[in-house]
Amino acid sequence: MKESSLPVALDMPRGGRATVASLARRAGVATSTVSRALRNDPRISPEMRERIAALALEAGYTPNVLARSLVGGQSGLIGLVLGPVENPFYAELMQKAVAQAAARGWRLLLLHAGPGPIEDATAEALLQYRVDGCLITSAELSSRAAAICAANKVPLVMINRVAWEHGSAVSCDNHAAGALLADLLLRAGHRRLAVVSGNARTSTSTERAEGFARQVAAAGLPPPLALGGDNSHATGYQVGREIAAMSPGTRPEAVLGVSDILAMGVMDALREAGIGVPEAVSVVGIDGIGPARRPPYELTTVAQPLECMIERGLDLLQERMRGRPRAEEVVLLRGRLIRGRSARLPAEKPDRT
Amino acid sequence: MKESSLPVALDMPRGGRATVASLARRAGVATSTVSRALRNDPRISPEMRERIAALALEAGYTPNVLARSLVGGQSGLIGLVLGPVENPFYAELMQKAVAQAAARGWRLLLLHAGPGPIEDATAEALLQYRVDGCLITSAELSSRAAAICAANKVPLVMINRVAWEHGSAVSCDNHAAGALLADLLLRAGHRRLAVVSGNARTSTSTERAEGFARQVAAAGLPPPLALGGDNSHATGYQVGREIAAMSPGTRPEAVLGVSDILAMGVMDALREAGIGVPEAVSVVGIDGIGPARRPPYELTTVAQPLECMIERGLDLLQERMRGRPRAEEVVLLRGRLIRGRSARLPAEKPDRT
DNA sequence: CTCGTCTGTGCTATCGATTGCACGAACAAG
DNA sequence: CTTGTTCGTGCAATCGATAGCACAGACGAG
Repeated sequence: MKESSLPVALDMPRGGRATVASLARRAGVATSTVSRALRNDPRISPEMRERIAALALEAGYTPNVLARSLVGGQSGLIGLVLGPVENPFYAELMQKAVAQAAARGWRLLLLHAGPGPIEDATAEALLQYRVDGCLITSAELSSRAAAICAANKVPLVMINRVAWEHGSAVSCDNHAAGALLADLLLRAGHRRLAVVSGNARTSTSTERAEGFARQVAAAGLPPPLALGGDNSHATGYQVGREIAAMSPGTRPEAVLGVSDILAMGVMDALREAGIGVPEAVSVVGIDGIGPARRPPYELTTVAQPLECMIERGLDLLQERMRGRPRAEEVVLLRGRLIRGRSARLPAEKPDRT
Repeated sequence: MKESSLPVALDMPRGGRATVASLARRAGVATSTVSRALRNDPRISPEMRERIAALALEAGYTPNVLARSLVGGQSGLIGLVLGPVENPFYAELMQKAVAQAAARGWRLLLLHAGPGPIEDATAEALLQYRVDGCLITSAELSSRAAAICAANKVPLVMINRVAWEHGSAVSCDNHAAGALLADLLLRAGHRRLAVVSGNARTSTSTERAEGFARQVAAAGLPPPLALGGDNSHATGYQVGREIAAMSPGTRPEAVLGVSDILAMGVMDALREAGIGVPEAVSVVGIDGIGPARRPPYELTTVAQPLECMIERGLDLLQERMRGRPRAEEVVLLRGRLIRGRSARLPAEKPDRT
C-alpha cells in the first residue's frame, strides 16, 4: 500500500494498453514465456499457452508492432506513392493494392496521392518508418523517391511506370496496346487518325502513342495527328473541341486517347459539338477504368490487368524483401481488349485459324 | 584485428543504416549527445551540433521513427478507413487528407478502401501500429472499427458520417443541403419530385433525403417519390431508366440524387432514353465531385466543403491526442450551392436584403 | 542410485532512440 | 583559495517485444 495503491491499475503500462510485461506479471511468469505462448511456440506447454491466451484476451492485449519491428527488422509497412486520383485508374489501383497487401499481412503507408512530384519530406518518411518496400505509381518526377529508395536499399517496384534508373517495374504492354488499337481502327477502314497523348515524360503515354504510330506507319499511312500533352479529362475535352472545329474532310476519323480519361474528354467534347461518336468519329482509349465502361461512354479500350499487375508487383517486392538480389526486372502484362460502342470496328475475328 | 576486421563496415548496424549509436561511435561521444544534437537541444554546444550534423548527413542518417515512437508514445500515424473509391468523392477526400495530414507531420496508414465493412484483422492493425488517431469515412458497418477505437481510447473522427456511438464527427449539413435543393426546385415550379437514396443505413443518405422531403412537405405537396437504395452509378442509372419508362404525365419533373454519383447515373439513363436534362427533367445532386462538374453533366449540386471538413477533422483528432477529454462533438459545415445546367432553377437571388 | 536427455521457463541482451540524473570542468563571486 | 553556478556530456533506464542461452525438474536407461 506504500508505493502501489491500485495493483490492477498499476499493472497497466503507460498507454493503458496491456503489454507482454503486464501479462507476465499477471500470470506470474516471464515475459519471454508470454511472448512465446502468444506466438504459439511449441516449447510452451498447452496449459500455459491457454492460460496466457485467456489472460491476453481478457486484458485486450494487442502486440505492439512498432516494438516488434525494432527487433525483427521488418515493419510490415509498404510505402505507396500514388498519382493523381482524379484519374479513377489510380483510385482503382489503390483499392486493389490495399486489399492484396492486407491479404499478405502488409499495411500501406500512404505517402503521396495527387499530381506533382513527391515532396522530399514525404520521401524521407519512407526511410523513417523503415518501410519494407515501396510501390510507386505516381506519374512524374518520382525519380526522387526512387533514388532515395535505391540509395537506402528499399525494395522498389513501379506499377504502370517503367523504371528510369532503379527498381523493378510492372506495366501493361503499352506498345502492344497502342498497336492493337491502331490495327483494329485501320481494319475498320479508318484512314485519318489522331493520338491524344498525356504527359510526354511518362513512359506509359509515350509508349502507347508510339505503338499506335508505328502500326499506322506500317500500314503505309502518314503519321497520326499528335495532340494532347497532359493526362486529364480537361485536356481531352479541349482536344475534342479542336477536332470538332476541323472540317469534316480533314478531321480525324478515329482518335486514340492514350488513357481512358483522355478519351472520355474527347467524346464529351465531340458529342457536345454534335459530332456523333462513333458515327462520325471513332474514339478508343487505354486503361479500362470503371466510368469509361458505363453508359454514356462504353468506351472501346484495352483494359490493364490491374489485379495481376499488383499481384506481380507485390511478388517482386516480396522476393527482394526476402533478400534475393536478383537482377531488377520489368514485367509486361498484356492488356485485354474491351469492345465498347465508341468506335466502329471490324467484326469480331472469326477465330478460325 | 581480432574481433573486428572492417572498422567502418562494422560500424554500421544490422540494417546497414546509420543509427545514433553508430554516429556516436564515429564522433567519439555518447548516444545521448548525438540524439540531443540532432534534435537541436540547446544544451549541446554549437560546434558539437555542427559536427554531428555533418556526420549524420555524410552517413545518410535517418531517425527510426518506430524506435522513437516506442519511447515517445506517439507513432505519428493516423489510420484511414476509406469507403468505396468508385465514388470519386472518397478519392478526393483521400487526396486532401494525405496532403493535410502530411502538413501536420502525420502519415496515413491506409487500412481499408472499398465497399463493405472493414475486416477484423484490419481493424486490429489500428491498434497494432498504435495509431495516434483514426479517420473513418467508410460507408457502412465500420461501427466495428469504431468500437475497437473506443475500447482502446484511440481518438476517432468520422468524416461525412455521423457517429453511431463513439467518436466525433465532421459532416456536411446534409439536412440543410437537401432542403436547399428542394426549395430551389419548388421555386422553379417543379411539383412532382423524386429522391434517389443511397444506402439507408448511412446517415448521409437518409439525412439528405429527409431534408428534401421535409421541405417538400412544408410546401404542402405529397412526399417525393422514393427510389434507389444503393450509392452507386449503377443504381442511379437503373432508377433513371425506371423514370424514363414512366409516362410524361406521371414522371417526376425533378430528381434529387442524394449523391452526385447517383445523379449522374440518373442523367445518363434519362438522356440515353431521349429525355432531356434539364429540359424535360431537372436533376440535382449533393457532393460536388469533380466529374459531375464536367461537360456532359455540369450537375447542379451542393458541394461539400471537403478541405474544411478534413481540416476540422484533423483539429478534432489533434485535440484528443493532446489529451483533452472534451465531450465528443459533431461538427456540421454548410455546403455550397453550385449551379450547373442539369436543372431548371429560379434566377439567382437578387441578394438585395 | 546416478547420469544423460528432454521439456518447459526464466534471465538477459538486443533493437534504436529518448531523457532524467549525475558528473566534471570552467568560471565568477566571496 | 574555496564555494557555488552554469554549461556540456556521459551513464543508464526505459519503451515493448524477441531470442539465445542457462537452468531446474521429470524421466528412462544403465
